Amino acid sequence: MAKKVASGQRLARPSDARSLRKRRRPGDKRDRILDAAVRVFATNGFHATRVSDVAKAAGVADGTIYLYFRSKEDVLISLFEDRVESLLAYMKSELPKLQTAPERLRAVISMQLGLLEGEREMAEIITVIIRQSTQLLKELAAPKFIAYLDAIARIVSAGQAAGDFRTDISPHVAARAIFGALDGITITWALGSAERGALARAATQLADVLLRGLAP
Amino acid sequence: MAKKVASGQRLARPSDARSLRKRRRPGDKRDRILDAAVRVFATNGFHATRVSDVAKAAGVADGTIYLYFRSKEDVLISLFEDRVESLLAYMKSELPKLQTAPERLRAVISMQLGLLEGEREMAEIITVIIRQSTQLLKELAAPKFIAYLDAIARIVSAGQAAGDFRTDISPHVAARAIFGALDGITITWALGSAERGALARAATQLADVLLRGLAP
Amino acid sequence: MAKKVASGQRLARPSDARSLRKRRRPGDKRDRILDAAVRVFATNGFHATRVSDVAKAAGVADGTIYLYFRSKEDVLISLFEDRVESLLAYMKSELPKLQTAPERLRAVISMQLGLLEGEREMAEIITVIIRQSTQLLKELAAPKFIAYLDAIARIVSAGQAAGDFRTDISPHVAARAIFGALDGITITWALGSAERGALARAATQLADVLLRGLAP
Amino acid sequence: MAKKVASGQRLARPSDARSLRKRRRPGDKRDRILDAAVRVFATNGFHATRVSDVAKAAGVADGTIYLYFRSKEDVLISLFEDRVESLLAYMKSELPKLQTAPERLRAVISMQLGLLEGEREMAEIITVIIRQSTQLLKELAAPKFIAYLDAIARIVSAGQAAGDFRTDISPHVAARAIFGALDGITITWALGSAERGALARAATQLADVLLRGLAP
DNA sequence: CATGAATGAGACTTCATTCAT
DNA sequence: TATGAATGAAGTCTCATTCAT
Repeated sequence: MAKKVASGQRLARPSDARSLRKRRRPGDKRDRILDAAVRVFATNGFHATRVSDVAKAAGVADGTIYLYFRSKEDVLISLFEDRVESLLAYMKSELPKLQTAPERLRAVISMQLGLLEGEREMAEIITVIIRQSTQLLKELAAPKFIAYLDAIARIVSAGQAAGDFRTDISPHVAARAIFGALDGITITWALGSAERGALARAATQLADVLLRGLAP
Repeated sequence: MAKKVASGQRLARPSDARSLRKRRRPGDKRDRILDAAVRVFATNGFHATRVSDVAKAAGVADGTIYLYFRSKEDVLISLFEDRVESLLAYMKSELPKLQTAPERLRAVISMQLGLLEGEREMAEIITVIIRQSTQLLKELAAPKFIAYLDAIARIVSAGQAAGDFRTDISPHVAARAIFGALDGITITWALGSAERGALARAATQLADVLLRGLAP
Repeated sequence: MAKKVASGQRLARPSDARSLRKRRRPGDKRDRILDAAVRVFATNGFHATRVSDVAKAAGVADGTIYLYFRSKEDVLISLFEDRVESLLAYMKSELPKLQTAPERLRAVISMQLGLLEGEREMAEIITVIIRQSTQLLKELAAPKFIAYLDAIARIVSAGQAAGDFRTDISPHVAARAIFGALDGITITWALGSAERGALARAATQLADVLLRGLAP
Repeated sequence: MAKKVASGQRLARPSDARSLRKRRRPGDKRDRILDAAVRVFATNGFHATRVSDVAKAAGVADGTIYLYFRSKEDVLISLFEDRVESLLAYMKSELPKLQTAPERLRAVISMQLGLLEGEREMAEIITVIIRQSTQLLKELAAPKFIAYLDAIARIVSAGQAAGDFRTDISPHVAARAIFGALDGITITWALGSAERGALARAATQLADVLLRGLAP
């Protein structure tokens, strides 16, 4: 038996050094698996997806997945961490270039919807994950999510200090409402009813409503 | 998963015919099961919940559940239909009593958050369900959800016609944003970070922002 | 997922109260499984035996095994505990009826070989188990085994005190040698080369050698 | 289990042809692998040991093992054959130097226990292997084992012919009892309860008992 | 109607073995 | 020869569903 679970640290990637060389795709096999996972998880949902579905979509054998991830759930977690991480990184590098809080808020709105428009599947996954209830997921996903909300809350807070936003609104409530509004727009879109480009228009309208609503 | 009987129509509800009889609750077994299901689904998530968990929580035998529902998924669907149905019914009967669109919108906001505050568990389920992705669920849940959004959109639309709301915003976008904002506030609360009563304050603030944002 | 392992205590047996009633065998289903397990484990070895083999041999479905045992290993452990327990019980009730240590030693020899002759398969399992190396098994099996050896050692010790056995031999060494000698005879027999009745003759010869060897 | 190639003959040993070359040990890779295998098999048991564990312990790549052995089981078999072979060879060369059967029997006893004391791990493996039950192993291991027992039986038989041993005991039964007694002492020791040097004392005592028991 | 023991399909995961480098 | 990433067969175990009582 000896289920020697090498628990603790993330799995090492076999041969980090020989990167892109062979067939099919430029990316590493780990990335191929993650890319495939986004697709199938989004299409069928996490629970309805079998590991073998991910493997097939990635063009690898079932067992290969376990060379890069500890479990099916670990694939989902990695997905979440990778993507939200990059969203946060993007915010950290781009937002400071803008001067005022309203400008930044508009940017966040476009960004979140833009991310989703580009990766509708990832969008579904991100918003679903934080509602999935295994304790493990909650523990891992929640902090990232909170970090994202806090980043928005800080923009609101800064705007209030600069006199750009009314001060009778809690920055945290505002942040959640903003995130939720974006998410609400996304989800209906993800459910299938919206045509291409609709998100961009929605983003503008939403920004208009929120900024006017937040004006002092 | 085992033995998915591809049967067809909804089951008749044995409870319809001989209402309240036993002890415990006014409703009959079917209701006991649904009540139990809300609790355990919300606590553990749909997939992590076993039929036997629901049975135990409802105080019935595993097999009994199959006298009232065709499958575990059917329990979830019934739950969703019953509750959203009653929410829609409530909207249909109460909103007309209010005169203006802004008033009605405030009412919807309080109602949605109020529903959630009263039934946090049901709240989690409703928002999670529409993101659970078996095709069956999507097909069944989406229409109800859309109906709810449409009800909100009609309020916005009426408000625009009455000159209470700006007209450069799509009622549908507005509806989705409103729903999402509410949901966004709810979910953080559901994730555990907010104290009791916070939802009420958040509702007021949110209504302020949205109404001012939507003002002509 | 929710692998709710009800760890800790032994599993309850479904409906202890309705014992023997229906088809196939008098014994309980748990016993049917244990009986089948002895056979297939002995024939194929523990690791080479699939749970489904045990199930098939017991005439139950695979899943049924998990209603009575926590795992495949738990079946083996239960087997071991049940049988050695009964051997120890037998010793405790029968040996006191004999007067002298030599008589008792002869009885033990006949008993151990008799048990094996009657249950060749169980014999293989008992002797194999204490050499299998999962920590769990060692921890569970060793104490029972030691208890058995100690029972033999006490006979030797008593014999020395009564002047029936030489005193320059450690009772514990003697016990182990006696057990081993019996086991050695058994194993060759189990390997297939001995005809029926050979064990009885071997028992007599062995007793002769050992008793003379141990004489003062 | 995967991919059991039903191939036929033993592999040639690459090491035969170009003996010691690299660092670490006098023997070549094949021997390094066998040495490593003794250690890990004894520590974790055969089934709980992964080929990669053996590889890691031997300091070679997983695939390398298959250059020297046809399968994991073949490693075990080779181990067994090598070691028992050398034990038999030792008996064949050393025993004839002794004059009487009793002397030889004492030598065998010391030898078997001595072998074990020197290589406790190998001891565990030898005694466990003959009880592991894949048919293949039984077929391969049993003959060697029988050969060893026969060698002991011949000593007894010769002793009977020379008038050193009583003749009412079957030499084969005696051989098995002797082997088993030794094994019984070893196993308790292997289970961890005895201190160093205990085996030597046990050997003397055992020899005393057996020789007196076998005396005419 | 109710029960709950039994069923068995199917999921996740492991790991012996292969083979391109 | 040596490597070790990749493979995929197969096993253990879970749990939705059934059905005899």
